[in-house]
Order: sequence, then C-alpha cells, then structure tokens
Amino acid sequence: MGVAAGAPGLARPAYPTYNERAMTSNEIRTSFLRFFEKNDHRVVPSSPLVPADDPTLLFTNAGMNQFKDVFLGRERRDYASAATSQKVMRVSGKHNDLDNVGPSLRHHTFFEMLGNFSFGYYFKAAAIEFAWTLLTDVWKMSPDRLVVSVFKGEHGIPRDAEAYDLWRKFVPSDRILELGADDNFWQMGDTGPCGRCSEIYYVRGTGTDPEIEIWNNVFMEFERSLDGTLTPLPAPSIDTGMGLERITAVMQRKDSNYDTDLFMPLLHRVGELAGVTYGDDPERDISMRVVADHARSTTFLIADGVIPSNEWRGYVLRKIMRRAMRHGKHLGLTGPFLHEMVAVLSREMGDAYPEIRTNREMVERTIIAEENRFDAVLTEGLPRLEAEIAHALNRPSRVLAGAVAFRLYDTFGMPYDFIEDTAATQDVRVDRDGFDRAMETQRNRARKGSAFVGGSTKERPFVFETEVEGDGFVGYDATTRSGLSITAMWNEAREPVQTLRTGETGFVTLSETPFYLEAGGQVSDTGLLANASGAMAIVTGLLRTGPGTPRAHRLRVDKGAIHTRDIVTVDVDVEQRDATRRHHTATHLLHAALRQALGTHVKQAGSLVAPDRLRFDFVHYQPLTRDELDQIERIVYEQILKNTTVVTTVRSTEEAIAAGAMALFGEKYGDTVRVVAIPGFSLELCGGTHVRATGEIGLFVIVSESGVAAGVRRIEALTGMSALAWVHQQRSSLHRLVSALQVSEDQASDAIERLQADVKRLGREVSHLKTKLAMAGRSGEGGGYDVVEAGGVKLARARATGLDKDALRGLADSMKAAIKSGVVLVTSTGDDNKVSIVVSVTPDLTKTIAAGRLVKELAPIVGGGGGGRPDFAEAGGKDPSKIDTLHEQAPQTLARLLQA
RNA sequence: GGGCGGCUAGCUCAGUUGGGAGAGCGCCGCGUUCGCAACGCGGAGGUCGGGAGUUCGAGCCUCCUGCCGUCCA
Repeated sequence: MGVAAGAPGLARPAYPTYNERAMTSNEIRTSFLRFFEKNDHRVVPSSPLVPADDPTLLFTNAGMNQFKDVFLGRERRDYASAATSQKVMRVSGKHNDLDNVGPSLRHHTFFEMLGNFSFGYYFKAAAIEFAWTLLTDVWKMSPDRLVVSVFKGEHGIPRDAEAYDLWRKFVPSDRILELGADDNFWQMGDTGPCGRCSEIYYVRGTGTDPEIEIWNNVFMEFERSLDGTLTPLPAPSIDTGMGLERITAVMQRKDSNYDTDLFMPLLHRVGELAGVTYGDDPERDISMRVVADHARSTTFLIADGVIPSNEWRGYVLRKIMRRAMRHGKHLGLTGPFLHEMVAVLSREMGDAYPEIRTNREMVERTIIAEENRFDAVLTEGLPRLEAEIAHALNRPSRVLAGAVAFRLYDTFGMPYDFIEDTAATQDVRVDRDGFDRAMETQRNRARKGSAFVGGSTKERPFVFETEVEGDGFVGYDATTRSGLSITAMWNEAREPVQTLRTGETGFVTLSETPFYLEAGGQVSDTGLLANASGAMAIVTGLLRTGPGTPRAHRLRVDKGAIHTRDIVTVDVDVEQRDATRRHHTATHLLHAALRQALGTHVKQAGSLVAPDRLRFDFVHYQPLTRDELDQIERIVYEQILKNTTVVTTVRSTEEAIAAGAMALFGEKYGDTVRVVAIPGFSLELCGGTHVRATGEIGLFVIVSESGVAAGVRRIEALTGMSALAWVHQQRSSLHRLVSALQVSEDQASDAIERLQADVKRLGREVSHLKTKLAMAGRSGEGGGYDVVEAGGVKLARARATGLDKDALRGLADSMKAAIKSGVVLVTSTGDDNKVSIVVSVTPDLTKTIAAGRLVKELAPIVGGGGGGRPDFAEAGGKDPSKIDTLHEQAPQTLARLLQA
C-alpha cells in the first residue's frame, strides 16, 4: 500500500521538532506549509477575504474557495497539488453566530485555515499518510491521543472501506469511528463535486472539549447531478482543512484558543489599555475576547479593502467593529482604542500576512474614523433614548416598549445592550420579546425584497459543441487581423447556430482576436468583422464565455450572411481604442499622483476606463480641496509633458508584487501578470491597453470630485479630445456670461455681486412704494380705504393693485392701527388675473368675529377659497370682475356673522 | 435590494388642523468701559436639499429624486 500511483513519494527528512518547548503559532503555520512543500505541493498565498469572482459569497469561508474552479475543472493551474494558510471569515452561518464569540472559548469570526489540496493528483492513501506523518512524525503528537473517523455508509452511499483500511495501517480499529453523513460526507452545494471524508480528533481528556476535531480530509470523488445520483469523478481530488487556532491550542496544551500566542498579545494589550487583567473576572474576560477576536477580523478585512458602510460586506464589518467598541466600553475604555490593536497584529502576524503591515496606516485611520462615528451616533441618540426612558418611568410597569426600543435601534443605531444598560440605571426594563418581534418583521420584509431571492437572473451559458482552447487575445499588438476563422456561433438566445443573416444579432468566437474584453475597469472594444464574400457585421461588445475559453463577440450583421468556419477579417475601432488607451494610462498617472499628493493610504477602490472619460474611486477620508485637485492635475501633467515611454512586461505574480507593483483589492491574478510601468513614477499590475508614451494623452482635466461611501472618494477626469471638448464648453459658457454682463472676464463675479445687491435693494424699494401708493389712495374717492359700519363694528375696506402678500399684510396692519378696533378687508389684483384677499381683525374683536370665518364666506364670490387664524386670514380667487360685488356684500356678510 | 430617520441663517437646532420663517451661538455697527469680558440697542445673513403635483395659498400634504445617518438582506 502506501502512496497512490503517480503521487509524489513521501519525503521524510529530519524536520526540526519542538517537543521540548511548544511550537509558536507562526512555527506551526510555517512547518505545515514547509511539510507539504517538501512533499511536492505548491505553497499558494492566501486569497483575499473578499472573494474575487463570487459576488454572492459574503467572505471567503473555506480554504478551498480559491480552488473552486480548479476542482470543477473550469480552471487549470500549473501545479497539481497545493498547500495554503487561508484567511477565513465566518459570521453568518448557523454554526458561527456572531453572538457566540466572547462567551465561547473556541469561536472566532476570523481564523486561519491550513489546508492541502490535490487536483486529481494523489488521493486517499497519500492524504491519510501525509496527515498522519505531519501530526505524529513532524509535530510529535502521541499516536494514542489521536482518533479518526470514516464514513459508515448512509443514504445509499456505501461505507468508506478504503479509508478504513488505509487508517488501519496507523491506528488500531478501536480508534476508528464510523460516522454518518452529517459528520463524514461533504458537498459544495446541492449539485457538483462531493465525497466522503475522514476527520482526525485529538483526545485531551480534560477541559470543556475532552476530544476535539482538528483536521478534516475530504475525498472528492463523486459528482452529484440534479436528480441526486452520484457519478464517480474521473480525477478524484483532496481538500483538507485544519483550523490554526485550534491546532495551536492543542500543541500549546491550552483548553482555550484564546490562551494561545495567537490571542494573548491582543488580550494583553486590551488589558493594558483598560487597566484590567485577563482571567481576573469572567464577565470582563468575555469582553476582552470579543475585542481580541473582532480586532483580528477588523484588521484583516480592512487590509483586504473592505470599508465600514451600511451595506453588504461593509455592513458586516461595521457590525463587528461596533460590537468590539461596545465591549471596550464595558471594560471602561471611553475613547477610541480599537485601532491600537493593529500594531499588535502587524507585529505578530505581519510576516505571514504582509498586507496588514503595508496597509497599517490605512487600517488604523479607517478604524479611528469609525470609532468617532459610532461615538457621534450614540451622543446624538442619547437625548431621544432618555426621553423614552422618562416616558416609561411614568408608566406603572416601568417597561420600555419593544417597538420603541427597536425604533431606537433600527433608525438611530443604538445597540440593544446600550439601550438596556442605560434604561437599567433608572430602573426601567426593556421588553425584549417585543424587540425581537419587531426585528423579525423587519427581517422578513428585507428578505422578501432581497435581490437574491426567487428567480435567479443567471444568463444562459455559452455551450461549445467542439473542443476549443485558449482565449487567443492578440490585441496588445494589433487592432486588425485577417485570416481568422469563426470557431463557434450562437444566436441571441445563445443557441448554437451555423449562420447569422442580415439584420440578425448573435455571438461568435474567433481563432484569435484583437478585441479587448471589459476587465480592470476598461470597457470592451467595438469594431467590424467581414468575410471573403462581402458580408459585414458590427462588433458591438464582448462577453466572457468561461475560464479558459475564447471570448464571444456580440455581432449585428449588416450585410450578407456569415457562417461558422468562415475566414474573416476584423478591425477594432481604432479611434475609440486610442481614446480608451489615453484614459487608461491617465488613470495610472492619476493613481500615482494621488498617492504622491495625499499619502500612500490612497488605494484604488474601483475604476471605469471608457473612450470618453475615466472614473477613479479611491480610499481617502475627506473631500479634496481645490488646491489638492490643482496639485494633482499638475503632477499628472508633468508626467504627460515628460513623454515617458510606457513599459509593459509579463512577469510572475510573485516577482511583480515583490518589485512593488500595486495590486488591486479583490482582483484575481493568475500566475503570470502584465506589469505596466511608467518608469520613475508608476508601477501597476494591469491587463489593459495603454499609450506608447505619456505624451499621447494630451490634455488631462479633473472635472469632478465627490464622495461614494464613507472613506471613498471619486474623481472623474477627461483626456485627449474629450478634455478639449470640455474646455471648449467651459469657455463658451464663460463667454456667454461675460457677454451678457458686458464686463471683462476678471470683473464678472464682481458684476454679479453688484447686480444681486441692486436687485435686492430695488425689490425692497418697490414693495415699499407699492404699499405707500395703496395707502395714499390713488384708487378714487376719499383715500385708499373707506370705513363703514356693519353689525356694530367698523369695517375698513381697501382695494389695491399688484401688491404682494407682504405688502397686503402691511397695509392691513396700518389700517387696523388707524381704526383701532374693527375688521379690515383688503383685496388686490395682480398681473396673473388672480385676486388676493386679506381679512384682519383687531385683537379686541377676535373672540366675537374670527377673520377666518369671514374670509371663507367672501372668497367664493370671486371663485376661490381660503382661511386662516382668528386675527388674520388670507384667501385667493380667480375672478377679478367680481371684486366690486365682494366689497359691496362684505358689510352684510359681516353683520350676518356677528348676529349668529 | 427592502425599511426607518434627517436635510430650515456661518454653526446647533425649533417650527401641526396648510395662512406673517424663528431661537441660541457666531458675525458687523453703535452704546456702556481706561480696556476686556459681560451687558444694552440696532443690523446683515434663508432657492426651508432638488423637481413635479394638490391648493386661492406648501417649510408643513402627495409623488419622484439627491445626499447624510441607521437597521435588515
């Protein structure tokens, strides 16, 4: 027996052992990787916590995530087996509720998963031998402390006799457990690769977990189809996972993961800041563990480009951070403290994960900003909370309603325990059940409205009927190509076809192609395709068909018909490609200029490179000032004027990153990458197309700067002809302004200020004069108004023209002052052919006759309505010809109302 | 993606059956004082986030929309 056919021979060199003293976590990690490296595995760096190509997966949650496509046969790597220590987050699954972290001694939001993988290379025999050798030979674990399990057979899947027999080589039969599907059968999803697995347990015999699972080896050997049947995979594979935190606790003989050197430095630092000691008080220990755990997730998430926000990944991060801050408060930490943990992590784990060292400043600033924001939220919500508590105090039950508490939580962001704690200080209880019920309805509503529920919007995949290989992109060197053949063709519904005729749209793949496919923010090319018999089609876009298969060209046939296997000539729209290249190189210049002007915390957070513009999102904490924008433009422009030759090389990813090339968050890179250098200024990994020398960019202008999310700014800029068009447009609008103002350019703003001041002054003067005019009684007999007797009170009537509301009001006020006691009626007509009516009553009569009642009676006469307060009411109407009638009827109406 | 809350003077914010846009702080001027603080008097400063609608009339009601905050997915 022994190693499977074709598998590597098992090397057994003399490894350094650490049985005299316990290995450190760093040593455990390293020796795991070295062991597999010596045994023909490629050590692959951890992929980021943000999955590169799976928008539905919140965070990387297993060591095998980055190899998923390899297992499925959709992607090829140049190695057949690998070993990793993978950064992993588990926050949402049933088995790892966030709330467990703290009380539990072995739950974590962030942890490291050690794993070895075989992609159809070795199988069970080698995997089991590797595992056993590492544990007992290299790590010197006592064999009588180890127990293993194999699948016992269930649901029609046979018992794993092979694994049992392989284990028997090392372990007596009473140490081999046979368990069911829950423990020893693994699957990725309802369909796809799956297999039986074998777990290894360590028997401590004491503590909360007398025996503890330390390593799971999955034997991927079947593919489950939709109807549930299992067919054997042609190349069975291996996927294993061992939690570093747990194995470290075992190796360091600790009952709690938190007692290992992975957490003690953090717990020590928290204790130092809060003036407490871990282990002194069980309640405080919980809080300290929360801070230690959450500091790890926070640091690693931010270093991988996640930023606290109110949605999706950013929201989970914020939730974790705020939970840590609350527990910090429980420990008596009043000010910002969480960012202090970054230094500890950078020191302890920076060797294994350099990204937390290089991004340290950015991570710290992001955390401080969030700590301050959270503080502001609590401070702002506090008065509201206190009002509700005071309200609850008036009730005999002294209970704060659950719905009220939920509102404080939901709308104002007050954590539940904060509400409860604050209420408790005044002896008020919170209705937890009511709170939970409100939360549940909120959940249901959100789930119903979620985009990921119900009919998936998945597009039909492109199916190749014949074997095709490689993507065949030649667009870096060429924009036109002839003698290419059409290798596959689909109609609009993505069904394979042989012919596309005039007017039809569809997709084709080519033996080679100069067309760029949207990636790295750069948009796809467009262009033309023609065959020998004169048929013509427009290439309107490009689509990815799958990993390792040619890109699909979306076509619209304009003339003739094209067929599969036609020999064709293609032309990329060069003007558009050139404009795009200018914007792409300019984006690199902008990125470097931002880092130079603002600091190295600036990191790209997304970009768009189109023929007509570029958009660049980046991490920064405040809006850019005009001066900063000017400076950035100047730096970019200096580089353009230098006309530096752009150098593109293809290198191994490792080498490129070692040379200091900027790699982007969340991007997936193969083993070799293109490196785009503007020597002396910028170095980036980039698959896009660029200008030959920076001078080709021509003009560069920043046209806007705005915020996208907290901590992320966006700059939009133009180059080449787009920039020129923008300048022309700016100049022409300035020109229109200047010619309208009839002043020189440099006096324009002064002129506008003067005009504004004049308008304001004149407006005042006009309204003043209008009132004066109305009062002076231009309107005929006996002055501006007359006074009649109605029902025992004085009624003053006035008619005016073109008075606005303020003037009418002023007029009414002066009339009231003149008659001392009584009712005032003022009407006015304006240019719009509408009537305004104001009725006002002196204070002594408001009890007797309300202004609002009178105006309601009068307004219908001129076809309107109105109302108001007892002392003052307004109304409007649409029929100026009835104003006389209104004035005539007013005394009778008033008298009638006074009688009633 | 689905909710909730906010956006009113330079700042912090009031503003309910829809009917005079306000307070405090800050700013300017005058007074008081040897001077300052304090105080007194006067003043400037508003597209009430934007747009549409309802209405005689909208800061307030309805719809759309932007930004900020917050919860859930």
